[in-house]
Amino acid sequence: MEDTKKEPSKGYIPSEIEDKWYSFWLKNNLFSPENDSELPSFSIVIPPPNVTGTLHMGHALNATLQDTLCRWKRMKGFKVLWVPGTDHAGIATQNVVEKMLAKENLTRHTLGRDEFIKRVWEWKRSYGGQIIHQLKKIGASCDWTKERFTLDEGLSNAVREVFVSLFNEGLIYRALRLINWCPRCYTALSDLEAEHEELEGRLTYIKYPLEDGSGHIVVATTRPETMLGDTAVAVNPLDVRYQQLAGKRLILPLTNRAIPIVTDTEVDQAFGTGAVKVTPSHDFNDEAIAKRQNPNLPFITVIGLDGTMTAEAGRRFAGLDRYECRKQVVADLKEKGLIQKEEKHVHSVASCYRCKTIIEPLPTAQWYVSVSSMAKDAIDAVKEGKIRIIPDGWKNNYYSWMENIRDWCISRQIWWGHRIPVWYCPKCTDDQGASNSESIFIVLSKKLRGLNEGTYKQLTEAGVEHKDIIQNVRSLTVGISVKPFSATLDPTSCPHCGCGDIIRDQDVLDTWFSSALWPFSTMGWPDKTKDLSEYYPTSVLVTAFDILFFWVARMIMMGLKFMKDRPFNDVYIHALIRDESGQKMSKSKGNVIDPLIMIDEYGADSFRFSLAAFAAQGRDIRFSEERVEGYKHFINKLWNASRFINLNIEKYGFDKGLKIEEIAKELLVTDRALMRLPERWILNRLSFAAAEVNRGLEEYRFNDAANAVYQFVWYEFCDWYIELSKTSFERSKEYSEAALKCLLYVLDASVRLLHPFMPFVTEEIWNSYPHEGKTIMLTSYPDMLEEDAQVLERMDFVINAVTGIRSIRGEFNISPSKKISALIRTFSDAARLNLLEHKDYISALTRCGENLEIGENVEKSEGSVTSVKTEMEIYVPLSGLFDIEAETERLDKELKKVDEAIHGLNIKLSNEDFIERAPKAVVDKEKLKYNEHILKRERIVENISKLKEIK
RNA sequence: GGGCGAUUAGCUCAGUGGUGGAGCGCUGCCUUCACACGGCAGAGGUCGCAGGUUCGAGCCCCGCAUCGCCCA
Repeated sequence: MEDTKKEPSKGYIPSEIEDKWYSFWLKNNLFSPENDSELPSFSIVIPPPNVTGTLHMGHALNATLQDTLCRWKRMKGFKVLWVPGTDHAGIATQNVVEKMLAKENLTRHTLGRDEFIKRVWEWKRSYGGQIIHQLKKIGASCDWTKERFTLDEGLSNAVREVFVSLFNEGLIYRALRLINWCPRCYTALSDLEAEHEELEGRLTYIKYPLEDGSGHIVVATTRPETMLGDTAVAVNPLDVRYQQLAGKRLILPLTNRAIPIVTDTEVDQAFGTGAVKVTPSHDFNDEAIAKRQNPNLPFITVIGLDGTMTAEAGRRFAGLDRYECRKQVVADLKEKGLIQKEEKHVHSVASCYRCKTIIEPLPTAQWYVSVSSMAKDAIDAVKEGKIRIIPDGWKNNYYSWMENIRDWCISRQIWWGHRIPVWYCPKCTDDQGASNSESIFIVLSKKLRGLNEGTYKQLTEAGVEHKDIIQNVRSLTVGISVKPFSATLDPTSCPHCGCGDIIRDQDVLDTWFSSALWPFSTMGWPDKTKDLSEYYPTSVLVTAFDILFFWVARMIMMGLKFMKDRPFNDVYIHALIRDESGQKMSKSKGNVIDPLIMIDEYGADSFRFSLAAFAAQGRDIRFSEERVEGYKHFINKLWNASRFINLNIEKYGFDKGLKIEEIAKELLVTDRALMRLPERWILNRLSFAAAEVNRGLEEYRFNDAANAVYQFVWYEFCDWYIELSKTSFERSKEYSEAALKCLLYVLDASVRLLHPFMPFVTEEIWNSYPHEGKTIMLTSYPDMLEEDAQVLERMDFVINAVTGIRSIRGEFNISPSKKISALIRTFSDAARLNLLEHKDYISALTRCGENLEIGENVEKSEGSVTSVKTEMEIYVPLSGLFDIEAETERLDKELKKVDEAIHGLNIKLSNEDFIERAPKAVVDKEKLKYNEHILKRERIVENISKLKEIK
């Protein structure tokens, strides 16, 4: 705090204050909760960004909202824990490191598994987690002492515990079925990781000749190359076109295999010709058809894991890339005259969410989590209101996904991640009595005893030792009949036969598996920690809707299952940030806005405030840099208001050592009698604003909260109160002191209100005047103090008088520096008394000087412009400038306005149904308005007729 | 194909049954002793279209159109 007493600069310069205060907060350990306190707890776990990631707009919004909540709750008297961290992003990280290795002409296979993992950790240490530093730039008040990583030892223990427990319960199982395979990442993906996109492709109609030579059937396909793996053609049993053909056989062109015509009720008669080719190995629908047939249709896999054609595709095609093969197949069929036609066709294509490569459905053995029972509990938790989803509209999305959820494929054929804690014993036999050693197939990373690959049996019989096999596995394929076993601690022998030659599964778990445990694994589970008892369930999860299924739903399932309690009370789902024209920001479109550049240019505070102000509940936010600039202007306004107040304390002030807390007490208690109407008014408005801000934050309506404080500070505090207060400075020492105390009091409350939104500049301003405590972070948050409707009504007279006179000035283009005189004729005692009492304010704000006359009998002089208000009329004599025509026109316009209002009210009030059925308060209000307008109208008419007399 | 959302000022968007708001932009006046990153005053709307419920609809209901998203 050394240099805070320095004269504040004339304009607000964010770069001069931000880093300074962040270091100060860190140094004083202000982000960690005091654990032994009795305070109620408030906790959030950050949605862990990828360790490979850098901060983008979505993270910035996400972190800003969480930080706003955390800072607000701290000031509200909660002990707040905000847990930060990153996830290991299996595929993404592995891709990054493999790319680096490629530059050294290395692959992970040449390095070997252990060495490769070492290299990834090295990469993580030097480049990973940049995003953590970037979060600090935006002011995130995370408890950095609690930072976690999904591959930490503790979190890995949690993953292991959960896996083994689900495995033992039979909820984790291994199965051979079609999965989404990415040939580039060389791994299986979950359903969610396959992104579907509508693309224009081509529908090719192929003739399949009947075996008996009686003709052919035409099938339509978007993937001609898969015909090599067809094992049937299916038709709908109700389709009259094909009824007599069912059961016959076809000769599959190019392969000359005979395949049956089968029936299946799911076949869409309207698609193509109504006859569909069935390729069980390469299409999910076809797999289902094949499995519905009795006996099941055979699976012929013609495309391999690398996306090239297998030997089963036939010698002509084997080794070709799947898309090359497509061309070749079509060319060959054309040559044989078997292509009936080709047409354009829009269809859905799935691609890898990491690398965009088109996915190949392939039959492989993978690990799955059976989710149906957990999903049911997760649905109930939301239905019963144990977990609130905000905004409410997302509930339906959540339900419909949960209700249609399929088992979750969790195994990935990569190395970076939590290795699946499952082992196989080659010495045991399966249920059929066959030796496992024949069902375990190993591709070696280097030649051993002259062999590149082989079954375990083949390798051992050739003399390869078990430990050499284990050390040189490139890939492991274990038959589905081999029984796996799992354990929390690495086993050294087979629990069934006791032999030590066991082989561990090579796969790792889906990163989202560990993310699903985040709310409790970060707090030390499976140990029973103090953090868990204090902070679980967490208070709220703040996230974007794009990971509602990936992450939120899975956390709910895992939390309920293993903690026996929901992971969070509320889920607040914020919008996605798009660019100004509504496009998703992406590197390839070049429309990415870097949050760090925004911070450099406008300051973290302006940027944060903008994000909060943008965060209306909805689907997306169009980011506008202009608005950020606008909010920087707002901070500049606040900055200058504080400068003004400090300068005047210097000039007119009371004891400069007086702390804000003492000032508050004096103002609100001792000096109350010295407060005039504007002081009472601004305290009322402050109170109202504080209530609005609190309500906004309470309901996650960040934009309402930001807006309420913006409106108050600029339009009420700066535009009205500060201007009004200036007249008090010269009045008397007591009154000027009361006004100055009020200014400082409201400034202090304003910066405290603003602190959760703009932590840096508020800390800086707060430190510009004496106070107790060392940081604004530990002050209390303002809330509703007092409400006095009378004060607001009285102030309305003053405001109406001032704006009335100013309007005349404005409309007649009278320079603000030019002194004018004004007369106000009042039509009620309240108006007269209030205006007379505050004549000094009115005169100062309208620059009338001594030439302001107020009373019920003031006479309008000729050549005066008139403004007719409720309970008063304002006359401004404009000797030289007065234009009778213009004035008549002006009043006619006023008359028209009033007439329109009266007309509308008249219709309403003459409607008997309205009088009878509308609430009494509404009817009374309308009647009152009607009467006021009638009175106003009379006076306008009177003024117009006077003008006519002059003419 | 199923579901969800959007359509409000020139632009970007709030809006909770009781005569429609904000920011930016626009027009006029003003370097006024915190701030020109400012002040004061103004202009600008058939709330996508069509029907219904209601005393009363931007808001609730039905349909349509356009755009977007999610799921299959």
